[in-house]
Amino acid sequence: MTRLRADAARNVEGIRRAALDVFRASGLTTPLDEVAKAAGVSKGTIYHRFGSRQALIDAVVDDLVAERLRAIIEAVSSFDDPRTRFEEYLMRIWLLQYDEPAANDVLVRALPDSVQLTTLCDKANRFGRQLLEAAQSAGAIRPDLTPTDLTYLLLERGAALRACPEQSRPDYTRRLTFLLHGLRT
Amino acid sequence: MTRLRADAARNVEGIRRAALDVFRASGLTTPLDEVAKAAGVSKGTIYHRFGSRQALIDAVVDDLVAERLRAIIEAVSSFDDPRTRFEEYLMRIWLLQYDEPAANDVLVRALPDSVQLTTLCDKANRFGRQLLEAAQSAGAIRPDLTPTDLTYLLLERGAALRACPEQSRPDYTRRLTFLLHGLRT
DNA sequence: TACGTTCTTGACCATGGAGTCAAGTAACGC
DNA sequence: GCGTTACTTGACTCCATGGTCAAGAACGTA
Repeated sequence: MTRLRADAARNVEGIRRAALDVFRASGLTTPLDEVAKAAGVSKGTIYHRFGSRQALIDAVVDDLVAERLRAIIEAVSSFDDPRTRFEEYLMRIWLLQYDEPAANDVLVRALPDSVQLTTLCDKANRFGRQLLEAAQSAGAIRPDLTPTDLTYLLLERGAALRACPEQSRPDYTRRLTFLLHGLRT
Repeated sequence: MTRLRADAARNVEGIRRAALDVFRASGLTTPLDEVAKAAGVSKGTIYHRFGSRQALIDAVVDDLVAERLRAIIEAVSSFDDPRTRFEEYLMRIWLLQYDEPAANDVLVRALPDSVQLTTLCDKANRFGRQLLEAAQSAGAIRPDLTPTDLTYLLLERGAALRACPEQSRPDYTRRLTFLLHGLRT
């Protein structure tokens, strides 16, 4: 793989930037034409530089989501109470899904073929399961909530958000507290 | 509007039947070509007989859903306890959504232009709100659950089901009990 | 049976998105 | 500056879906 020519390198950067903006605003399912337009480049160039839609997404998804996920994991870890840890984790992921349609698409696995994406998703999942187990051992969360249930809590939220994106953040949050409440012992 | 010719009448019936089967199995968003194939007729005939996709749906949605909804309303009404009434209502609607993708599409308003559909949907909604109010007056359901929340509970379930249709009925039911549990006082 | 009317057909148009490629353009090395 | 080679373009194909219509088929009545 030889070095890119100057204009090509410039374009790669421009496309990355545009993809970040566009995906951030409208989710990972946005047509590539819009990314191309935002980057001031033709669709063909995107394919030449990145190879496929998937590859472009893989190239930006880390910047788009990984940092936010890491921050959540870190912030949540600092809580003492196992129940608080678990509930804060859930709530923050849910809010991330609300705030970033793209993050939502990642969690929902709207693009099932991407390795990057799956990795990210699995990582969060594993962390959540640990929290769940701890909270259950402490007797704070109902013992019949399974790890699979946890996955569904996130997946379903994603689907729900895609279907009803117009709800206000406070309303959204309030409804989620009901949901959390139902998970307690 | 003069009487239909024999073959035309036969076709209308066949199309209705096929639409019922196909929509029942795969929801209201199934391409009309499949209905046409199932009816042994060309797509054009459907349009000639019914005018539009909407009109075809309107022509079968009643048989598809109305009866089920009526049955739920009736069955639920016979319970004494306001909380039981409310919770049974929710649970049965949720199960209807699970059992019948088409019913789900109705509730989710996948086809927003249909009068029939909207009517049906509103009717169920109004009934649910009454139950909610009664249950709240009896102190059995948390008072900060609004009628809008109730709408979202159904809407979201629909979206969630479309996204994850592979879950088993027992699992689905179990998860819903968690949700219900969170709505209590 | 014959003929006018009703009905059906399937090829056709339109839309919108993914992905491709021959031909034109511009950077880089000399 | 000039030729080579990398790069970009946008028009193209393909696919799926909703919807239309002129021409041919079927009905049913006289």
